[in-house]
Amino acid sequence: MACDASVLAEVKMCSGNYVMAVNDTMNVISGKWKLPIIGSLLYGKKRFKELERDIEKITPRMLSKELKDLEMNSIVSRTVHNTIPVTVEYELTESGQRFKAVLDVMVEWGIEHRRNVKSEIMGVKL
Amino acid sequence: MACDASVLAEVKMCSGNYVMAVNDTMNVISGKWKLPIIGSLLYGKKRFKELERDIEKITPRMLSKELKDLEMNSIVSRTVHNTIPVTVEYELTESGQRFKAVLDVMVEWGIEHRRNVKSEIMGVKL
DNA sequence: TATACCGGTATACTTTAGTATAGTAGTTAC
DNA sequence: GTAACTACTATACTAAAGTATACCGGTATA
Repeated sequence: MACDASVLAEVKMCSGNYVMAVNDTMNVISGKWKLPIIGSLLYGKKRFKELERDIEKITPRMLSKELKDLEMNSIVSRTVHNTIPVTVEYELTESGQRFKAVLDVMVEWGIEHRRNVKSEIMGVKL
Repeated sequence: MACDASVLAEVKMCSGNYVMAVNDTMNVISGKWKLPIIGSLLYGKKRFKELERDIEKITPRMLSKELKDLEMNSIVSRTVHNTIPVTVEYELTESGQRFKAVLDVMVEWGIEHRRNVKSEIMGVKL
């Protein structure tokens, strides 16, 4: 029987890999600013200052730090163009773009969940 | 045009809801222990001490705190049975169980990502 | 020469998250 | 009566995450 993470009964057998994969994913979204950065880059490549302007209230220190994390984890690529002055472009890698699938499911669940909780509070059976 | 979170072009229109839904989901998994707890409860209802034993190194303080958070967010339900002594059972709500879909996509992405990064490091084109 | 843009870094601080350790009230078994 | 189980809570602490503020070297513009 192959290790298929989508089958609950098999999780026990493959729990090491399952947990490892979830942790990998969690690392990508850990911290206050990673999702805003990824979200911003979903619209296309951006320069440092563009990101700084796009993402409200982020400080250059945090932007720099989070971009480094994302680059290390191969979510974002950094390209230096030797224009004068130098320009630096940040872009989602293929993995980074595929991450949108995770976001989509999170959104789906979030919307459903909110619907459920609301109807529960209002005592309504949908 | 309806607000469909899965279509990137529409995100701008509906970005408020999109962001809100992602935040809802993030709240569920924020913190070191929420996923271990949810993971443990995927196998069925558990009592406090069972969870404490299942989840390595968690302290009762954190377990209690995280369970309260999860209960407040309608991910987990708490039932007191008036046996002697009282037993308390924690169980995933419907929303909590549906959350497995999010975990599955996270696992899928995590595995794919790891494959990509590894082949990149080894200079292999799959 | 002064001002502003670029892509950041340095230092010091606050705030939040998590840990360690002990203790609670009630019940049961020896 | 004493030890052990249940489901927790309280207090005090440490560690991690994030913020505020200022600054860097380089270039271009007025």
